[in-house]
Parts: sequence; C-alpha cells; structure tokens
Amino acid sequence: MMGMMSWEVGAAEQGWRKGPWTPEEDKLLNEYVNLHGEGRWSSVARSAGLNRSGKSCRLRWVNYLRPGLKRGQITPQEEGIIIELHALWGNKWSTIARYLPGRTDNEIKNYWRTHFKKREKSSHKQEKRKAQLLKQKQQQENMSRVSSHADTDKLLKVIDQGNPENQQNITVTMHPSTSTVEDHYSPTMYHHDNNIIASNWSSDQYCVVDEGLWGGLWNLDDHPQNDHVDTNGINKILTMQNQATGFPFGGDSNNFYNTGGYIF
DNA sequence: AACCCGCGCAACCGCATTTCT
DNA sequence: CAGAAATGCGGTTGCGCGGGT
Repeated sequence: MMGMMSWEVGAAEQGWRKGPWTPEEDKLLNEYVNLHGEGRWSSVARSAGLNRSGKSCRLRWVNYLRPGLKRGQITPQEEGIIIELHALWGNKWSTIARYLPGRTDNEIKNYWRTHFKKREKSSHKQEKRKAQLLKQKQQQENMSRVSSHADTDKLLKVIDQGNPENQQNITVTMHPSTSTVEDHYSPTMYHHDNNIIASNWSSDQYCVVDEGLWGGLWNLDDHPQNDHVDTNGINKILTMQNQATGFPFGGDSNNFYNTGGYIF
C-alpha cells in the first residue's frame, strides 16, 4: 500500500479525463481488470495508465465492459419484470437489475424513463405543439387580419382534449419513497425463505404469486382511453410472459410456465 | 437546404454507505 | 474508534443522430 495519498480528491483538479471512452481506454481497462480483478478502482488509473478517475473506471466496467452483459433490446419478459419490480420497489434500479441478469441499473433506468414516462412526455409534446400552433396563428394574424383561424383553433382544441393531463391524473408508480422500501415490500409474501427472491433466482427458484396481491399492485395504466385498469394487469403480463420466447433466467422455463404464475 | 427538436444513451455529479487505515 | 478513502446509487446532463418543418 502506498501511504495515504488521496488519488481522488477532486477529479477536476486532478485533471482526470472525462467524456466518452475510447476503444484504447477500454482495452487498457479490460486488460487491467482481467489481470487484477474487479475493485480497487482508484488504483486503476495509474496502474493501467488510464487518466480516469476510479469512479469513471468502475462505471465503464460495470455498465459496458463487464462480461455477460446482454445489450440490445429488452425482451417482453424483461419489461414485465421491470414494471412489476418497479411497482414494488420504486426507483431501486440496482435492486431491480439484480433480477435481470446481464442488464445494468443504468440500462433499466434509461429504459424506464424512455418507455414509461410517456404521459409526461406526450403532454409536454402537446404543449409544445400547442405553442407552435399558437405562434403560427399569431403570424397569420399579423400577416392578414382577414384569414380565418378556424382550423388552428380546432386543432388546439383537439390537442387539449387529447392531453392526458386534462383527463385523469394517473400515477404510474405507487412505491413509497423511503429507503426501506425493499424491506417493507420485499416479497415476504413469497413465503419460505428469508432471502426471499433476493440474490437467487437465476437458479431454479421460483414462486407462485397471489394474484390478488399483485392485482393490487397493478396501478399501471397503458391505455388511458379504455379505462379498465382493474384486474387485468396480471393477465396482461402473464400473457406477455407466456407468449415470449427466450426466458431470461437460467432456470427451467417449463417449471416457470407450469406454475401458471410467476417467475419468482 | 438549413435549421430545429426530441430521443436514446453513456457518462457525470452529489450524496450515502461501506471499507480501510 | 475516528476520519479518510473507496464504492455504490439514483438523478441528471449533454451529445450525436434522425426526422420533421
């Protein structure tokens, strides 16, 4: 060990490189980790000849270089799992990631944001569109006071009606915000086993889940239009999972399907 | 043709927690 | 045991790209 020098005090002053990783850097990091194993990230910089902070190295390894990463499209099952676990635990991305082998917390987080923040987004979009139309309208007015604005007005109206914010205000998640979320909601309901579903369902472990319970957790509404949120979230997912191919876990998928239930 | 805009994604930042000395 | 360092997490940013105007 080398004294107690602080290699990492203020990445800024230290002048660590930032931004996207180059293939050369990746190679260096890869070689280093293959030789010395994961961890001790702070020493990576000097040892591997990388001008990167330990944090940066770790992040790059964990999210990109680490072997066994899937990359590419999230499968329908994976999506289902993400949705379910997010409903249970909220934004506990790394916890959720543990149940999706080969996926990183970052990936899942990004996926969630891009796929399940639609409501926010679309209303945003609509606001923008509205602004745009208003602008057009004003321009028209300035140009010639004679023209009719009927069309623009109509459009604006339509947009208003289509705006979910003007319909029901539906929350996507229902997680509590405390940090003990997992303890609280951790499927103790999956009886027998203190570790519950934690750490171990890449093996053959699974659990049948009480549908009523999950039904209650299913607050997600994909179709603001047809308002039957009710009991069918479960069925939706079951269908999804049954249809799907490429079961993501190591375990025996037949077992899984035969339970008529759930992955866990 | 030029510009704008939104999207997806990798990486960063600040804070919290864990490990080391 | 205290303080420092390292690691881990979640939210956020910013860049490059494609599509629309």
